[in-house]
Amino acid sequence: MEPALTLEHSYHAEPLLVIILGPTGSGKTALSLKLAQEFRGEIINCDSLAMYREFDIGTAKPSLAERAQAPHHLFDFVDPLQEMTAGEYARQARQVLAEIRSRQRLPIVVGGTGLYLRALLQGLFAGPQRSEELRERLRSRVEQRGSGYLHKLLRRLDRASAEKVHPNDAPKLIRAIEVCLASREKMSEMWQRGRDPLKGFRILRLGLDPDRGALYERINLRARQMFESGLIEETKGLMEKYPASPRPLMSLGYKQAAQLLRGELPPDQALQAAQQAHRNYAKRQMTWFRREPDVTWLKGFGEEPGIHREAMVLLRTSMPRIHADEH
RNA sequence: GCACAGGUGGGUGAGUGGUUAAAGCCGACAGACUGUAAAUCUGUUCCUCCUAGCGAGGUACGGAGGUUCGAAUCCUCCCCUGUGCA
Repeated sequence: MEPALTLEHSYHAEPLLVIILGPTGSGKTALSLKLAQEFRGEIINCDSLAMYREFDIGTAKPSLAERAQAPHHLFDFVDPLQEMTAGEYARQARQVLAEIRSRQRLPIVVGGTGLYLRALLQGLFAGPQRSEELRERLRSRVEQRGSGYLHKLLRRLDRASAEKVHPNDAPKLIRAIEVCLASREKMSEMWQRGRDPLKGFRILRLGLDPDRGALYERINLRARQMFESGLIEETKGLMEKYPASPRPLMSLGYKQAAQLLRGELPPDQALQAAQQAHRNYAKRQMTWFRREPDVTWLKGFGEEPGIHREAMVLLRTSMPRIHADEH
């Protein structure tokens, strides 16, 4: 209808940023590799556990062979004893995005950690970083005075925030209190000043949404394969190297493998517990991603050729300039 | 065959005459999430209807009868499961 406008629009179009999201086991890696190959893409991890070094089998990271197919970023860059945060991730990912843009390659963010993705795209509010001492003090108060204590405290500091957090949700109450005390300002007021969204990209969000039953089957199978092909040994090594049980050792699969190794669960029950945990996690991810704005949902697994075709069509129509370059 | 023990909602498991459609836990489903997020937390969970309420009706504790104003709970018979003895 208005070719001039379309041309103008595409000429000035900001570079495209592709996001691949979906629950664990939905085939994000497979789809990302396909798209990276087809569109000269570079993959950026957005999975909070795949960032940790030495946690390989249980996190279902792409293999070295897979990573050779396209540049991969933000895998294996966090030490197991280090604590990663959404804010730190967002900073680093934005840095990587800037580099990819300067190379004129297509950035593809892949991952299942909803909060990190939101931190990257929408940004976080300008709040203070965490304070371990304060958190420790608050946690000990909870033990003495009960769980309602934090909520009452927050109500005094910042009533609006207190109303948004359930009295039983200690971690979120602690963060809100921490923000109020450290900044000497109400968290709810800081929120009103907004976030710092990512700028300079047109964003295409592709969400993988396979059939629930099929997904659960796949998750069960994958968890079994992890247990049978090295997860237990990997966990054993990590437990010996890091006796303090850093956070990633408490995560899906590792936690149950550790229980098995400590003799707290028989092998079959440990496996079942791990499968259960993965399924529950997948469900929580779907709850999060359903709220993510502007997601184009693909009804299937990321390995399916039909899904590849759908995704490729969506990419081509979203990136006229790159398409022209590609001949 | 005899003797015990037991059969409860998707699972487990309380309940041993009356606010019990039946605790708790698990699962399932749905939701929340602004620096621990593979974390943490919330709600719903027999069926039907509506004026959507601590609303109305229906069905329900292996089966069939019975006792009782009233039964998952007591009695009788039958079926099934586990353990012990033959």
